[in-house]
Amino acid sequence: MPRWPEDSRARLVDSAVTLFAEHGYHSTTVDHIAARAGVTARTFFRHFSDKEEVLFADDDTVLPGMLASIAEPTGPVSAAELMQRTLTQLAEVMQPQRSVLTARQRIIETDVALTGRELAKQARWQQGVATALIERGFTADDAEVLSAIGFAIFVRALHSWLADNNGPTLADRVRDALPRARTVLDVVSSR
Amino acid sequence: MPRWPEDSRARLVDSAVTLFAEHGYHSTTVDHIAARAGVTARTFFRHFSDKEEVLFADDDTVLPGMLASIAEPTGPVSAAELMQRTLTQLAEVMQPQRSVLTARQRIIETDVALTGRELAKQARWQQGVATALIERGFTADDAEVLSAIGFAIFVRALHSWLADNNGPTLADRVRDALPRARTVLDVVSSR
DNA sequence: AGTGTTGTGTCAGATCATGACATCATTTAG
DNA sequence: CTAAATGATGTCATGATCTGACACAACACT
Repeated sequence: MPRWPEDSRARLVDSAVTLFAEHGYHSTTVDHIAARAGVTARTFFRHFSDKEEVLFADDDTVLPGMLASIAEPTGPVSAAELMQRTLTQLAEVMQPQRSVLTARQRIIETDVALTGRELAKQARWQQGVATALIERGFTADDAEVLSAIGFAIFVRALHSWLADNNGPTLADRVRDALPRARTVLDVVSSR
Repeated sequence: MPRWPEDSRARLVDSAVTLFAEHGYHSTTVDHIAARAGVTARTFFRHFSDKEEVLFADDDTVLPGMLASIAEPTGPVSAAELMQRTLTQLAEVMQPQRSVLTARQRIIETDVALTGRELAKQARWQQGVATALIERGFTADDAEVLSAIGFAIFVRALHSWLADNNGPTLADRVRDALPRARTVLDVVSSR
């Protein structure tokens, strides 16, 4: 019999997302979130470094999978194939979370600081992937350019998937995105 | 004879950058900045919506120039040429600011929130450029992909320029970046 | 001279965030 | 089987960020 109800952290995340969606990010105070989760504000800040972080708590669990999907394959394989692999893996992790991701995205878009934190997170992923590619022997330049382009393209696919309920799956969109990027550059560079 | 010393805003920016560089972003309070500029904290918040904004005050003056450099050219011109034009224009605006930009970048890198705000700003630019391209008749898809790739590449060039004092100019790096991006995609897609 | 506008000061207050210390069920050591 | 260590929480105090309301003095226009 634990002294306190368990999973305070999970209840805090849940309360936060609900209240943000219901009353907006600014109007929701940390006290509100904590009260709804049955704890004090001090406890909120023990679990999350700040009010924003409650929306990004699970982000760091994603990167290891991406890095693994780059490190795993044995034998010679192109950087583009590895990039494709990583992004597809990311797409498959995100796919089942669609409804949560949509709600989260709606909240994030209401606030510049949240948008920024989201982008900063993507930048860390991008850097991590580039480093993993470099460790597989590709040049820093190729790795970084490819990672930058890959994520730029992925984010576009993600947003179109979140906006369009009925089109192709995220994984499908991502699969097509990288080859299409090359096509676009081909076309635009041709005169 | 004005009632107060003029240019409070400029003095606030100057004080802020100096103090951030000297004592770090977190350790510097708005009161410190205001005191050094000879005003009160309340005045600081009249000029800047929050403590971060003092580092990004001039950002919105840049976009109009970029949009103009896309809208200006008459006659048929490829999207890639327009992208090249815009980024080169941006590079030329930034080039004389090198020392300020370096100091600013050093500060931004010390704080996730600042990094995020910087990225959010870039995202706004990217969206603005994409819109301008669309208005010139290119498809939304091509415009957005090209803008995304263009800025991803530009940021890489910018960072390498800031890190390397003695190499090529920013404009030169930018000029080479887009064609090189295509080369990288060619190489990585070829096997 | 009168009126409006502008930039600032002062003050009160809400919210965010952190440090220090206390509490108490669970776990572990002796 | 007791006693100490542990861990998640609460309470309190405090500093920092940000906003609203009101006041005031100089300037600008008529």
